[in-house]
Amino acid sequence: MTEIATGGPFDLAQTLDSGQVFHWQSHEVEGVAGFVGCLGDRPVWIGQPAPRAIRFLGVGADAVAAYLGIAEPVASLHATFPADDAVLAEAIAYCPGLRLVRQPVWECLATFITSSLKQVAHIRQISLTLRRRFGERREIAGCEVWTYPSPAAIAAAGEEALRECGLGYRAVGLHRTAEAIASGEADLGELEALDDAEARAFLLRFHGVGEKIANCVLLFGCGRYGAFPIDVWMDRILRERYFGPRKRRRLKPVELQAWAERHFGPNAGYAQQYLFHFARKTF
DNA sequence: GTCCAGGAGAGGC
DNA sequence: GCCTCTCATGGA
Repeated sequence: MTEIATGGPFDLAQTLDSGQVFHWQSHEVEGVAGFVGCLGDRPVWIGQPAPRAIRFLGVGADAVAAYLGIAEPVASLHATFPADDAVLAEAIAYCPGLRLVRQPVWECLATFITSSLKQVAHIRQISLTLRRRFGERREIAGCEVWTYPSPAAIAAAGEEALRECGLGYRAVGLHRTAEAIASGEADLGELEALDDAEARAFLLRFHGVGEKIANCVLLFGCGRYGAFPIDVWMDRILRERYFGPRKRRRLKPVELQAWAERHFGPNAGYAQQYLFHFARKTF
């Protein structure tokens, strides 16, 4: 059992349940509320015994801090947000301890391919089913957890088996993407060397990956804070809170995307997460 | 039973 | 290029 200080507002429960990541399961250890899951292939328990402290089992402090973005200079990120934005200020005040999680790229890409037109609760269910059927079993704090299946495991499973996991039409995209990566035709390791636009184009080549999912992977898997995914919730809060009734109806999706990236600036994606969580919990 | 969900791709124009 | 339709599934 190790404990580290967060150095700023941090809310573990909000962070792990804000639609970025879909496999953490609530589990108390020694009276401390927390979650079990995997960091890559390592089983982990993470708990929050106090507002500014994180306690964990199964992995090193560096890995936990990197995953949870604990060392992130949140104040300087906020300093890049538009100063006169009352909506964003309201969203941040609603969940000041929310952070962006830095996920393994493949896991993030695969999970968001399965997220298309699905509610968060069902994405969680799909993730768990895929892990239990095709991932590797681990144990931590008396709980069973499963790693996210590798590209090779998903490719070998076949499209039909994926459909049986409740994926529906999403099975095609997940299977084809897994095959492309498992075969070496595509290498996610190349992402790091690319600039944002090139990285987005790289991700868009995969079947089942459009603008929104590519932006989710850039933001949650690659730490590209300028990426701004717009789903139905973001579309709703942006149109309703930032535009009048006439403009709101006329604005095309590409125009809204461009406006958001410009308005929220270089860390637009971080602002996006506060707004998304706020919209989903209060609308 | 109806509506909706962290959308994307194909086809028609 | 833009607009529309379709694609499965389960929770609310």
